[in-house]
Amino acid sequence: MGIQEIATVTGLSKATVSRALRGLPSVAETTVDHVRRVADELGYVPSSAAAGLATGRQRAVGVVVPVIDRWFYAKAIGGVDVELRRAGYDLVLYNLGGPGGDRDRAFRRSMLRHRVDALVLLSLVLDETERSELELTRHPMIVIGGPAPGLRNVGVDDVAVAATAVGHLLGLGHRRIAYVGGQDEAGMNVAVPYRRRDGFLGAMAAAGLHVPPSWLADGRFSFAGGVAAGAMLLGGSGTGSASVAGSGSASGSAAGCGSASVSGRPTAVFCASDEMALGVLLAARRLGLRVPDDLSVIGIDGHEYGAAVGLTTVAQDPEAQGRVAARAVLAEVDGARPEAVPPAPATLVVRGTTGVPRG
Amino acid sequence: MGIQEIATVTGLSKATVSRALRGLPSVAETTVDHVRRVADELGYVPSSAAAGLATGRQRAVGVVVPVIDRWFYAKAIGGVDVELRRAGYDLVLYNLGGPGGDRDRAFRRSMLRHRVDALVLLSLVLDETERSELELTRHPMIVIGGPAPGLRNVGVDDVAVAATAVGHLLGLGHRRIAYVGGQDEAGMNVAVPYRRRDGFLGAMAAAGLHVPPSWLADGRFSFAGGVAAGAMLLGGSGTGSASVAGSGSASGSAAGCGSASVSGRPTAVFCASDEMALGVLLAARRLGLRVPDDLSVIGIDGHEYGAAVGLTTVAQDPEAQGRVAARAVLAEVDGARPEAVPPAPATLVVRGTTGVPRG
DNA sequence: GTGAAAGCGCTAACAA
DNA sequence: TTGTTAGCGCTTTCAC
Repeated sequence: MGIQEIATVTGLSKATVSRALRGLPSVAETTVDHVRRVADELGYVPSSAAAGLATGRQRAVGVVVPVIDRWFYAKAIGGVDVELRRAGYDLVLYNLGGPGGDRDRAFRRSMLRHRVDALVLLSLVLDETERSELELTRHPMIVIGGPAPGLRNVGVDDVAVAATAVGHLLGLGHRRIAYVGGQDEAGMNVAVPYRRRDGFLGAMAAAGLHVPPSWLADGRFSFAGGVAAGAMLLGGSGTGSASVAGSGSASGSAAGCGSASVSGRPTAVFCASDEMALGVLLAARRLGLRVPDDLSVIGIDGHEYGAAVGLTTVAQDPEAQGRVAARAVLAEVDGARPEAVPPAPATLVVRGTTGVPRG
Repeated sequence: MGIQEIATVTGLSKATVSRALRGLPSVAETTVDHVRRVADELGYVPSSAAAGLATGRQRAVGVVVPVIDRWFYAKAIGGVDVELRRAGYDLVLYNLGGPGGDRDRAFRRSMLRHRVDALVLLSLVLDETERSELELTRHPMIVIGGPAPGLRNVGVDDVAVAATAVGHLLGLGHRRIAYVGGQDEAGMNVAVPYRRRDGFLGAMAAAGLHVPPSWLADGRFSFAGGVAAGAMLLGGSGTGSASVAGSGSASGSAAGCGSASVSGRPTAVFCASDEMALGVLLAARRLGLRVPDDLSVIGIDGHEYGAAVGLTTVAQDPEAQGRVAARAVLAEVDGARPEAVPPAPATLVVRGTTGVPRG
């Protein structure tokens, strides 16, 4: 069952068998063939634990996610996985399980057990304790999606992305543009929503446009939240507020308030995620608004559903970001010293939900 | 850095330290306290590799998925994760990466490396080689979502689920019911689509109703596929066929063909997944059909988006299924002998997309 | 090009 | 209650 059997059968030593199996040089070709064949016949399977103990390398990297059932995270994990697999590494998934999942134990108990050689953190906001605890492991680390203090990060330039979206709308002639953002309780990097909102506000200000506070709605980065925010923004007689039954507490920061019709209805809505944009689209339809004639909607992400309904968006590629992150930590594991990663690309994809306003 | 340091510092033996750290009985309370304190001070972190080598237990279970970025899989993984975490096990993710991802290597190279103590397979169809290869590892195994030859499985009774959906439609007075199913190229257990279709056909036959072949459409278990299938089924002048640009080859089995209007338009569509149902809804809207007056739509799953748009569905709980599966393999790892798992619950959730036909 | 021997950090009998 | 002694299966000097 172990390397020893092969040694006995082939009449070689464990050392040579080990070398042959790993394809090291300085092993006769004939020997390699022989060993390989015998190993196959015996159904030999190396023990990663033993190898790990001996080398100190586990050939595995940990991926820490706030939750898994989100478009961005799932895609990014897929990307990380691809590169890991290619390099012969396994992927150990650490799911924090959203706001409720006791992070503490997860962090201490498992992640630090030398089970992995590096860590990829998805959209995580670490507190001081967590950071120092992780740093203590001396593992290469990188964050995907949103800046993290003291750590390398890969992701789009959120401010620029927001500016691109607003630029598209302005180019079409829109002046009355609302924003749907908010905090994502499920765990997205807190900085991201702020940066997108700031990008929006900045671009609007640069164009000399005013945005009434009630046009900054909270869509909680979810589809349902988008529906509610859209109803509030678009219906003078909206559902009342942007919060949805059973949704728990809404983050206060970017929440809209009061009636939305401060100066009539917006002609365009910029949503900080496609999921929210889809929700706004649904709300608009329920109100009988025609898109894009009565209302233009643009999102961020490049979600598949958006493509199917013709949603204009600023697309990013989380899978590619995952691949980049994986390559970066793997390189670091192999001794390369960490270099900053350039911002990930994001591209405007114009489809049917944006057009010139015909209010 | 290791157990040894603690031993030296405390003046105890490695054995006692090990016992204390693991909370075994027969260690003086004082000793335990002392050891724990010193371990903390030293920032001691156990090595799972060493422990694994010594015990033969890795305290990790592998989860094999066809792809991660699917509602069902993501939810199920989350469920597995919860139980694993609770038991102090890590989750190693093996992503087959869909149709393109060379499964072979993944299987051989990684999954069998003694890195995990058990395997949870999501909706997998294994060929003979794979099965025997996996069986060879003697790891406890279980499959989620769809029967697998020779393996325990947890999941809903797909035939019954389909019958429930059809029963709801029949109860409302529908007689002209179409079906959207098809094969899921991304990796869902091939048996599932067949069982749902058979459940549909069986229930229809039992009601003495005929289903023209053209009313069995292929929605490829995706949103876009559902849009296409809906267009074909509902529009005399549909998009032409149920295949979508860039979708690659459609599975032949359940594909609709020719004009759908064999005997007029169906008054209801039963979709084998919520994602497809959402697509059909979109197609219906594009054709100007009112739901549920002109058309009723029901799906299977309990997808969040469905809830937001008011989709009637037969909901299942993949997360719960994941938890059940995890508990089952963990028990087996702990020496319990495998018992068959009862079918997972599925419940009819009536919302706004189904109603009495008013054609 | 190959072998012998010494660990990697922990657990598990068996003693004491 | 605690210590001693062997390993777990592999890698890795250092010889040959």
